[in-house]
Amino acid sequence: MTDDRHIEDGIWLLCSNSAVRRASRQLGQLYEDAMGDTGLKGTQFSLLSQIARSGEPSLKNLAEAMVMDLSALGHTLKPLLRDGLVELVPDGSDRRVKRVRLTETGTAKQRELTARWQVAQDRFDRAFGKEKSEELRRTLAFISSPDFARSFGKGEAD
Amino acid sequence: MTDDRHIEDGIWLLCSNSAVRRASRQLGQLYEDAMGDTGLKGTQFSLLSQIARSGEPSLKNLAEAMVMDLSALGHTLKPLLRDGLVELVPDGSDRRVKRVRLTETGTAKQRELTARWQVAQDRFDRAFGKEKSEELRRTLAFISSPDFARSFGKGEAD
DNA sequence: CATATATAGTGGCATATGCCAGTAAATTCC
DNA sequence: GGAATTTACTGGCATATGCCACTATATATG
Repeated sequence: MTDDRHIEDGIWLLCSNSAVRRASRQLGQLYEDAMGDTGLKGTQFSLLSQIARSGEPSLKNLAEAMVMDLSALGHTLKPLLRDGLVELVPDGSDRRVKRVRLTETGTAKQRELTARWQVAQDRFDRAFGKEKSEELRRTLAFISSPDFARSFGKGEAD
Repeated sequence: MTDDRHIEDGIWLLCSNSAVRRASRQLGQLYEDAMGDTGLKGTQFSLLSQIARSGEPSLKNLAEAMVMDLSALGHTLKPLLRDGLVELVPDGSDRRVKRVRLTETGTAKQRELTARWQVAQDRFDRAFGKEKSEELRRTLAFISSPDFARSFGKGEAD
């Protein structure tokens, strides 16, 4: 081995941003592995699921829900549109607005993925503890909320 | 407004992977804003900092520390190499190995960024609570550890 | 109503990440 | 010692994300 340096200490113990990104890389791997080859990535599953729950959300609303940049959402949907899992439909009253809808194929795929995803989530819950797992998700949801962004921003000019 | 749908409920309350990714997008934004225009992204700062702490790590070791794919690390370092913040030096004993080193410019930049980063981190600690903040980072570090990956994998074929 | 603004999306460019298929060097195994 | 295997990296391809500039609508304003 080149270098058996212990990796105990790192910027991730000081920087919450680094810590979260690092964990998201790890979970990305673990979930992907656990879900097996579904042909879709974690983010794509999240998107399909959120679309399913939201009932034809506008791109704007979906982006907000996902805490994602609107243009990033647009880019990310491209492969899903290309593969016919989702489609964009113009809003009835506001011609600027486009709504996202799962196609039949998309709905089926989402259901199939959900079954596999449950396997991964069960493993997470078992490895981390069901209670703690729920608490963690609530914590992360709080950090992702506009409220948190607001109080974070408060430290601005005082 | 097109659609004032409440965004209380979402896949992120069920899926830890989605929850972490969503939070990482939020924190990416908040830290970026708080740090102001440094010309570098959050990940780049993390990398420079970790390199600084590691003392000329091999790409492999750095990738492991960051819980990052080796090739991904290589790609991510490209802009930093291009801009002369880091350089690759061949290992003395193993010719397969390349070590990453901060250049003088890189060291200076890292120090400058650290000052700004502290501002962002302070805001996070204030908004989230210093204690909870530390605990969260430890939790995320645990989730990012090989130990966690192992116990996660245990749910495999039993 | 005409213009000034604000809002929703799109497209281009850049970085972030991962997988897979090589390449080269080190190690293991006859 | 030489072939088989493992290890460290590189490069190509694809998705993930974000910023900015631009277009089309919708809304507010005088």
